[in-house]
Amino acid sequence: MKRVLTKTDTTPGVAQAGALTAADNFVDPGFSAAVIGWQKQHGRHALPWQNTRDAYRIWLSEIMLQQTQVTAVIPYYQKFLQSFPTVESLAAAPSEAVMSHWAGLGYYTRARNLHRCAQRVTAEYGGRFPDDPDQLADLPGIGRSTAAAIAAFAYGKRAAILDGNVKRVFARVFGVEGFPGSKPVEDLLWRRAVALLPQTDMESYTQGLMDLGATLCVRGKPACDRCPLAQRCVALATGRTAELPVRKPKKAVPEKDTMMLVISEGEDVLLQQRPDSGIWGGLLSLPELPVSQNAEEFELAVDSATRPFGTIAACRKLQPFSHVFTHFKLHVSPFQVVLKKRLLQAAESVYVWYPVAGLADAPLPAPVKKLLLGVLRTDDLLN
DNA sequence: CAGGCGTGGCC
DNA sequence: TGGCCAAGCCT
Repeated sequence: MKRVLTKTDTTPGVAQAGALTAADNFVDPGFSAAVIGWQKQHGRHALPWQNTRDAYRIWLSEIMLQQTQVTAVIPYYQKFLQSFPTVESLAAAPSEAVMSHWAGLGYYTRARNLHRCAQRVTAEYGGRFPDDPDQLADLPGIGRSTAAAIAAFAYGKRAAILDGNVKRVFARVFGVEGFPGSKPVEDLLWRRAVALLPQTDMESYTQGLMDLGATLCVRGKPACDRCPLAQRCVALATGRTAELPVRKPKKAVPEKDTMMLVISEGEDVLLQQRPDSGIWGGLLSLPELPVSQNAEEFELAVDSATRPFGTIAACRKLQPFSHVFTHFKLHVSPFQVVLKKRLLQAAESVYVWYPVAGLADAPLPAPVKKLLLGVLRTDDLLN
């Protein structure tokens, strides 16, 4: 394979992110030729928005296809074109009509931007979409990648796209480590996308990149045996097609600590009604204390928390446990207190003395019920 | 610039 | 079955 050395990129952020690979400083002239040749023979040619140079239709499809799959777009696209056959008709339509045609497609900002964009194209460009990617990208709802796609498909302009499909293809072919959504890696991919552009056949090349990602270089099981880039694919050569592109890092789940008090007297345990909203809303649970910094603070806190309910006879630390919620992880340090004398409480209190024998059927959070049933046995409380 | 934005399909 | 993902853009 013949490769041409190009100007070295020395952007520090990229190097620090570890996104540079050995291939990053090379441009492969056979790359675009392989994509173009494959597209002409094996790519998609019959999608509803293909085989036209009508920038309006191409623009409409590109907006609908943002973060949305082809099969979901097709019926919307056809109905939309029937109702709004030209950019002028769309611009003149009431916004409710536009929104109702979009309903179900999701990301409704796209629909509002679509309408605004149609009005600007009508007013500022006489109803003809500009062919300059920068001018296109200045319009609402059109970013760098969509602008390039419109310019390439409608006008044959030489501009680079970088959507999810292209990111996946590039990440694999060039063995790009790092999450493609991160700034340094995305910057790297944009530079490669620009450097790889062919001098001609922009329509086939652009569509070819999309089709490769959509039909062969799919996330699950890429059809590398049919891929025109297989011979130059780093991921295939190193057996890393399953690892590339690197997945979006899951954001760390926040963790919280709390202390739960298991306060009992006789055959009853002290429970607390939780607020209707929030975690375990409306359930009964145990009284809680913030986790103490030291033993003194801890004793003071327990003492002041239990005093309203009676006199302490004995206490002990129980086995801590954790509970995972959707959006955070809760570490629970339970502490048991046995009272020898119970004081009265106001009737409207959120606290309730609950018979231990009835805990199995009590409206308690599962981990709390499990804790109580494991800790409180009636025979322990009678002595 | 990381997060928000909708929905349907996949395993 | 629910977490992940899909032709990004805007703030």
